[in-house]
Amino acid sequence: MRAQAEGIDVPVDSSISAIPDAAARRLTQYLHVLQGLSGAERSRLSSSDLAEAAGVNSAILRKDLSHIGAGGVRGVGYDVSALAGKIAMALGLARSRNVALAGAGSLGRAIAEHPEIGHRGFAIVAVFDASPSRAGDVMSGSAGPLPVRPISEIATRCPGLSVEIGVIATDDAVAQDVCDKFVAAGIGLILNFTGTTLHAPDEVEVRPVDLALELQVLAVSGSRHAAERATRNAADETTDNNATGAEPKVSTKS
Amino acid sequence: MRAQAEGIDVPVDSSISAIPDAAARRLTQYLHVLQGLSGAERSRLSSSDLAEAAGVNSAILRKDLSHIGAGGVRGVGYDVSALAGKIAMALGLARSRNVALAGAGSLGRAIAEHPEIGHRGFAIVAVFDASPSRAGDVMSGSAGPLPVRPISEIATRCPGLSVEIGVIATDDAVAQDVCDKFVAAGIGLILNFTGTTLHAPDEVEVRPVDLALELQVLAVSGSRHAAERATRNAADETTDNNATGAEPKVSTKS
DNA sequence: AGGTGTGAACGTATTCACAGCA
DNA sequence: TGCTGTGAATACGTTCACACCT
Repeated sequence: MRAQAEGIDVPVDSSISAIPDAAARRLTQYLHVLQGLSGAERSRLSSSDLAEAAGVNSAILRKDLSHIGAGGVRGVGYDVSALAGKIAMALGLARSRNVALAGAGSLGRAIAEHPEIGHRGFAIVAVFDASPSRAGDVMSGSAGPLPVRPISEIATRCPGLSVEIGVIATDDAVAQDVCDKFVAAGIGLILNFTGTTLHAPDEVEVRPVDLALELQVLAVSGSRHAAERATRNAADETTDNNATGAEPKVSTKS
Repeated sequence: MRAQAEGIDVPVDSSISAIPDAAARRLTQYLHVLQGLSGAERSRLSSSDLAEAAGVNSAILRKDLSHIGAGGVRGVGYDVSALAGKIAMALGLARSRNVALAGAGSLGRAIAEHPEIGHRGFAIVAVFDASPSRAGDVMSGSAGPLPVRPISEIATRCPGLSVEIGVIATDDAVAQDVCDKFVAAGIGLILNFTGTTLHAPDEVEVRPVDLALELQVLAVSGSRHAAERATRNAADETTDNNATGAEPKVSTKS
């Protein structure tokens, strides 16, 4: 099963399909920033303002907004609430989506209690766990308390709950098993927080989010910076005692 | 790929920075897959095998491995343990890095208890939290029990612990404050799990990992697939529209 | 003026195809 | 023979610059 060997473009005429992936990622961020601003008095803002707030280049922001019908007014800018609505519409986030969560450990609990998830159009409607000791526990999700069920009940409960997204936050060992059960239950979108590389049919989209991997990537980026200044052993102290962040780049050595 | 703010950085003479960013991300994944395989009997494997396991194209895998001195044997493949060592070496993951964690809530606890983090060269050596009620709690990290300290102690404790990476898993409201304190303490690598866009000096690398955002991106990608079969959304495909108070659906939640 | 929208230039990442070696 | 390593070709994403609207 070749994961992404399908190079031929599939003609999907939906307006959503026009958004180039990377832009969609930023659009969700713009939306989040806009929602934070909608309470403020600013009812309009320019692309540069929004770009500043989101931490991106203003040019790419306008390009991103152009993919959706951004309705910006030339010489003025964008209306905050209207733009937020447009983005949410274009991204298909206008309606709420039901989510099933697998894994009632600390990670699963963190996801269920995550303050943003419930406010961005997602509702966790079921929690499953492989451990019998956890079955029967009640987790406090954003949409109310949720009983923890054994994962064997994924097949029976998910279809009735109109679950669209499955989140896997279990131990690595059972991740593939849970994935298979989600797929069997008709779930087409899976968010995988485990370190396991999941295998699923082509029509199922699996998105990995490995927390440890993010740490590693960060560490690698740091090594790159460290390598710039000195090719020596980078295993040393960082014990500078500059109270303020003056911290000049150490370019001496050698 | 600076986080935010363009800046006039004249970065790197690129004498060493051979690894092209995106490749580094995949290399960490290859490393993880290899570590999972090193227990198995397979002592060698080909690029296509590894590509299959990691879910990527074999061509790009070989390209990635070529960036480091991947010592593969033509006609045979790669030696599992040797390759894992090479990747870890090239990525600078050979040594352990000390991590400070801010946020002792459910998300912080999930990170501290994450099984992979302790096994991939990271040691959480300090935990901070803004809430006084949590100060004094003890969290079970991968490197032993850890007392939760108030965030005001970041400045005093981090330097003595050789902390290289700061992880922010607090509430959004205090994220920037914690970030500032980490920066002041000389930490140059920050992993941000909050939804806040953090601002930090250029020499500090801030990597955002927003869990809710990952869910949204997944939902958007899913809309693309779902557009083929038309679930029940009935999204209009007319790209036109006037922005005259068209009823913004996004509500500013509580 | 002030700021959006967008074609064109640019840089980066991925894929292809094949040379070279065990 | 088979698989690695890598230059060339291609696709993609970002930045630039400016036309165009208010």
